[in-house]
Amino acid sequence: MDKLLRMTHQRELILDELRRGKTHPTADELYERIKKKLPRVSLATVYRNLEILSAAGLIKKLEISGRQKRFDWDPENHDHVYCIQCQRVDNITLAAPVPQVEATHTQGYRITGRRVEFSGLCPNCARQQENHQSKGEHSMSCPSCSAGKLSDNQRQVLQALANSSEACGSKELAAATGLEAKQISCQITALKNKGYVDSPVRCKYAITDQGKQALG
Amino acid sequence: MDKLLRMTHQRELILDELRRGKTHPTADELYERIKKKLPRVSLATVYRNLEILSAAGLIKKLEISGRQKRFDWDPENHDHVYCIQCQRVDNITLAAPVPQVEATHTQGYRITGRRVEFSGLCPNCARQQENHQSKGEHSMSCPSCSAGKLSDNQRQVLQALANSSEACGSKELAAATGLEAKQISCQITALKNKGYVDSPVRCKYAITDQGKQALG
DNA sequence: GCTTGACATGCAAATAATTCTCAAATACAT
DNA sequence: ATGTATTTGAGAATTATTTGCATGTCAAGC
Repeated sequence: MDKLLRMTHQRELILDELRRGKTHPTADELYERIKKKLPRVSLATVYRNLEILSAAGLIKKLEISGRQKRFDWDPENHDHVYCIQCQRVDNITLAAPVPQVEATHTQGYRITGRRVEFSGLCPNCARQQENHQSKGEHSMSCPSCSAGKLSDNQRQVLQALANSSEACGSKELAAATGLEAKQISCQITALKNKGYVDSPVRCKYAITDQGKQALG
Repeated sequence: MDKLLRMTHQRELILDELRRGKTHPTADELYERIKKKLPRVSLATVYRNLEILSAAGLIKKLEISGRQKRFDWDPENHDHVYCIQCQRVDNITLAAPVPQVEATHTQGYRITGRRVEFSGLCPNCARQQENHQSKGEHSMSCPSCSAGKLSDNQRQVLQALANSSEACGSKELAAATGLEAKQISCQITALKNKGYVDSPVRCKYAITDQGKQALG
């Protein structure tokens, strides 16, 4: 019934690139790599072919933990670990096979598949986290700690604080920025979370060194 | 450190609705249910609160099989089955616990979590599939078989086939529809997949009864 | 009793990942 | 070589989820 799989240039490249890498890349990581050899490929083609190849059993699609799908050059059944920080995926071997489900508890399901995943910190991320804690660093370079950029309103408030030599209350800030009073406290909260503002005295706010840097 | 969780009306409703149901609903299923009691809630609020409640350990977020997240009223650690057809999720009990990973094969990961999922057909879908095969039905009511609606071009081609008393080749179809010859084969393929067209003789196509119905 | 700060909410718009549509290009069997 | 079927590229569309912002609520402090 089924015809032989037609081997197009792009299909071949995708399969080849996946097998060569021996990692568990996402569709777009693979797309970036393929593009170097074949600049006109479309991301859709990569998705389509990964789908087709995994339907044909030549590779395996990994649907791990609600994030991006990843693809495995090895279609044999085996289990995986993934890093909760950087999402990297690796193979893992169990000491013994996973037991069958108890027949009385399958709820009438006709079971056809099984997946076991472990999660944790990969060596790199584990090391990084240790350094982090011991030095008490919270730098911009840590993706999980710096929430990133300022909104327009936040920038305005932060600028106003930078201009003032001492800590301000929210009324002064409202006057200085022209924003509504209610608005101010939201922005302050956000800025505090980012570490750009602190409150030396109750109800008074000041810009931090980090905040000054962020204003650039 | 951590403050007590503030119990707002909507938060309470969400938790309550989840616990009452004893199913494993998605955020938007829950949203639909909540809306009946509190018509002005926002979907974002439901998402936000599910996130907060699961961070607080009162419920559990399930990230199964690359699809929509589902939420579990029971935060205790237990495993799940899901239906590959209707995506329904149920609890499942293993005959014995999953073995630890072999220390030499953790690849240096510091493992903190484990997830076991089974997949298969739920009782409803299994029954449906049996009927389906034995009666040879491929009706519109089966979500996995009917890909749905016609594009404009497909409708045109299908109409042309309906007008002809016998099977046509693609040149005739091109002439009848005014579409380019190259276009025809694409449309035919799509129509065949949907079961609206078949090919009694190589390179000749005819409309099926289903196809006639689809034209309406 | 009024103000403030922390936290929540509704709404709209943004984002991320993936899938679909259609015309044009390719591959393959003949 | 030719005709048909399959595949591609480009971009639009979809789906699931998250974010920004204005506004609202509530308890604690003056």
